[in-house]
Amino acid sequence: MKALSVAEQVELLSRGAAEIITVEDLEKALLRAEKENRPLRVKLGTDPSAPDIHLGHTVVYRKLKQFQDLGHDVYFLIGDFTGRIGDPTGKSSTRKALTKEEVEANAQTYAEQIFKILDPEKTNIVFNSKWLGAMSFEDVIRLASKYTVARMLERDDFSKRFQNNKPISIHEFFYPLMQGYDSVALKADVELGGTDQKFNLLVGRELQREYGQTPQVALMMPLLVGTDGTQKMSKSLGNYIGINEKPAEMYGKVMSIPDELMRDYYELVTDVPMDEIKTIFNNLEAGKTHPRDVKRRLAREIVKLYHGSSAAKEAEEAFDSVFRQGNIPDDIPEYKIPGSELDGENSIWIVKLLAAAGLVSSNSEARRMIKQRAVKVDGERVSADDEQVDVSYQRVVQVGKRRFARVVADK
RNA sequence: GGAGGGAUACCCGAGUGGUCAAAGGGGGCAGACUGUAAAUCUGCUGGCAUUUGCCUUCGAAGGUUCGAAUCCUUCUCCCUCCA
Repeated sequence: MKALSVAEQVELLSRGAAEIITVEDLEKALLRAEKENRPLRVKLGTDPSAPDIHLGHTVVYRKLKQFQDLGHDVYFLIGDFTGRIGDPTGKSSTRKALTKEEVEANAQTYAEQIFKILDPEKTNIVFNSKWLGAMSFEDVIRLASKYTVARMLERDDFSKRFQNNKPISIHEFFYPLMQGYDSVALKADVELGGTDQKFNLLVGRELQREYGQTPQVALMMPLLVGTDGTQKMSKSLGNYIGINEKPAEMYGKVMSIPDELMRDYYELVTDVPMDEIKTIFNNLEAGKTHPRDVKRRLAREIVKLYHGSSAAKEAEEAFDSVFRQGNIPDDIPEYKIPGSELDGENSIWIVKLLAAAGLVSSNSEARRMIKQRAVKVDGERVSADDEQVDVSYQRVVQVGKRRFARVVADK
């Protein structure tokens, strides 16, 4: 992996990047590293709350990995101190302080997940409480003196709120300062972040200059749009694809993204080389390939990264079987109906059955689903909500395309 | 410290005495179509009830009324302006 020229490194590192401040600085840093035979110190800061990593996070982790592969030092910073103070986004809810044990536990969980992408040997996990917690009030004032209110108000979020007379807590000004100081403490040469981190990354540059260091390169990656096709991927919006998800689930979710997102996904969360990606999409635009096949490949590539290629292949076969051919999946939950639920000797009312098997959340929903012609028993559509189902033998019940259960009387 | 505005279903948001289980949008789910859990179109979206019935819901608790999301009282929380 050695022996890549600076120009080649820059090209590689630029893949998918939304903005690099500045490319010249990056070149200089790489040259310096090469000349002094000293790897770059690359920093990524993260929130200490319980991690559940999804593809959105991986965009920037994968960029870190590229730096590692090029031989640079990676610092994965867990903002345990920052996280203890409060909420930086101006939302009203104050974050509860995490205990030391919780931080430890979260760090552990982080490690397990990020090492699916990063090389554990080459990753330094650091906590900012180490230096921020050691600062005296005097140190804090000194730090604060290095930045002005006017410059703080350059941040979009702050200036908007200021203009609209919305509250800005004093402590919120400290978030960028703390994060920036992290760069000083780590002597970072490069800091990665999402585009939403731009302001903070720039403050880092400023502070490093103030503390007599060479300002870090700020490398910003785009925020990955979630499966809904409009908002950034996040767990709370439910539009995410988790890296711990089962292959079939992961494959299906990728297949559900709008076509327009495919290119970003290829570029940001797969290892498919850039020139190949270009070919794929040239062919797509020229009508030479089918969009579905482009998406299938994408789904395979992503599943492969986290579960291996045989799992990816299986996931694809299962997907085709269920959604293209309308077959029943192999592994579907089984529900044994207790005798007390049965209406007759061996039969149960369809509405009750759907609810009992957990395929719907209420009897009313069961009725609705039947009315909408969404319910099938052994592949046969249920047309009325007063049917009795014979469950003396095993039946396959289906609601919609994705909800299945095997049911049988428990005797 | 003073003045005012607001809290409606998963979210946003209309509704100011009955026709309100509550407009509209978003989201979600389903159906059709298809190229896939894309796109598009259509429908559904509190619960119970094996068919037009009942129950619960409009920040909380009381009250007025034949009848309240709508009026009154108290309480809780949020926001804005002035100082």
